[in-house]
Amino acid sequence: MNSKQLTAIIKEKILNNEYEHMKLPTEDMLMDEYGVTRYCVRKAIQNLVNHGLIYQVQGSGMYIKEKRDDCLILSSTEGIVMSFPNKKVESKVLNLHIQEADDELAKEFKCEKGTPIYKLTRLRYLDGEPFCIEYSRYNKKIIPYLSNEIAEGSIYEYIRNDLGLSIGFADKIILCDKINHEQAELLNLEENDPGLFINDTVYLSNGTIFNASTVLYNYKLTKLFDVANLK
Amino acid sequence: MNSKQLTAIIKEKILNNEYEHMKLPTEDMLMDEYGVTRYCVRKAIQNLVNHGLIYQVQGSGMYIKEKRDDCLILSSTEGIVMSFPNKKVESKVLNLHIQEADDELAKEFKCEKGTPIYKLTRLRYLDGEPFCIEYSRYNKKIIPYLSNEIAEGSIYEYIRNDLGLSIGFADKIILCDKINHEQAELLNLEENDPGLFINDTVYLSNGTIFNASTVLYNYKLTKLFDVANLK
DNA sequence: TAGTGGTCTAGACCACGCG
DNA sequence: GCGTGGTCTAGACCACTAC
Repeated sequence: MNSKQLTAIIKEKILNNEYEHMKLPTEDMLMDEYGVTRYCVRKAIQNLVNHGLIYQVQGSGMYIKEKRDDCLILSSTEGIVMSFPNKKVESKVLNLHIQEADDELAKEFKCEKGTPIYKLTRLRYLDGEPFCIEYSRYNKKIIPYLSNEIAEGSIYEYIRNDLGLSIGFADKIILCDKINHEQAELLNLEENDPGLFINDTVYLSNGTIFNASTVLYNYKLTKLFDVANLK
Repeated sequence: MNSKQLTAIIKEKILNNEYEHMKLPTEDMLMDEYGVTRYCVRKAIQNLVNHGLIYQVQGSGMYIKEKRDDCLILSSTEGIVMSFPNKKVESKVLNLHIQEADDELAKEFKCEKGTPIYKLTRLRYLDGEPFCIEYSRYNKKIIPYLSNEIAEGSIYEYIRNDLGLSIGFADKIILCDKINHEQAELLNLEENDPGLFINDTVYLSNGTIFNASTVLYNYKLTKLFDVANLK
């Protein structure tokens, strides 16, 4: 039993309401139950805190938070598919082509000018409703092959499972702006309506940037969730 | 030397460009330099990663990220004042009164109906420009006294330093919507322009909710920054 | 292969809440 | 005062990068 497995086990128990009084067992009890040291327990707990599932109070215990099943979780693993496990996610490819990196793309990917870059635009649906437009760029030196077929599904699963790459972290910039006519049409909104934009720069575990994207979310359907540590 | 102090020292050195090649010393070197164990070093490093200042690559080292001095940092300590150290922050109190908690407020604060709640509206300026409108609520059972004078300054410093309370964490919900006529006037924008809204629920370290707020940011002036861990 | 960060063990003491 | 989470030490081994 390692901390990753333990995280998954406790998370499952929380989601199935298997703990009473919205409270987790004490660290000592978890150590006994799973035969691991305190380091391991606390590591698992830390993951759950970062995912916004629980909070800790020194001297008192660990408490389960109320579920937020209407939000995209910003700072943890979950993509759209994981954040809304009960909803159907579909993706329609609007455009997919390869382009050599100009100055701007080279800077964005910290790569050499001329490096081939996949440019992909997708319209993504949640339970049949247009949810977001994704303008995405992939470094072809790292992601050697992309197709319409792959892009209709989960690209990240393809990268992890089929290409065997390990994804590390993403820098995210969130902002708000007016949307244009074309975007409004795609999202069933009006021109100059608000749009929620997230710019991601995504790194592999080895520190290289493989993906950059701008995602425009339908403001009527989207809430983001995050936990700030203020200690 | 504890991990908190170490965090501050390394952070200062990063901001002053005292490390070469955008790279931190190895963990072993930091252990030697500051006479602490690896736990302590890694704890400090973890804080810096969470603040979005550095990233780690196993087998390679710890790298300093490019500065983002135009963003509000979502998931760490910084308020407006800390995020923009070079800019002047001013606050104008638009309204301050006490109200007994109705069902909605009681639910929001997980307190009893009838509990006195401070309701505060502030317009906040950044270098003289109207930056956000803050609609804030404080549980008077926990924050017994608020005044216009206090609200013109930093309320959180007052709570920490003068009331001696320890702030724990905040749940944040981010969304985007059209702003109304009154809000547009205050922010020098147009009615139905986009607005970036953040709803905060803020907890003390002991787990009680002392503050809830809705902040409307000027979409032309505001970007948020966050780091997502995808491992 | 050497060096670096990632995980884990075993144990100690501290700070805070709660009764 | 007891039980709980928070910090820290000391040491081992593993996984990955870089050469």
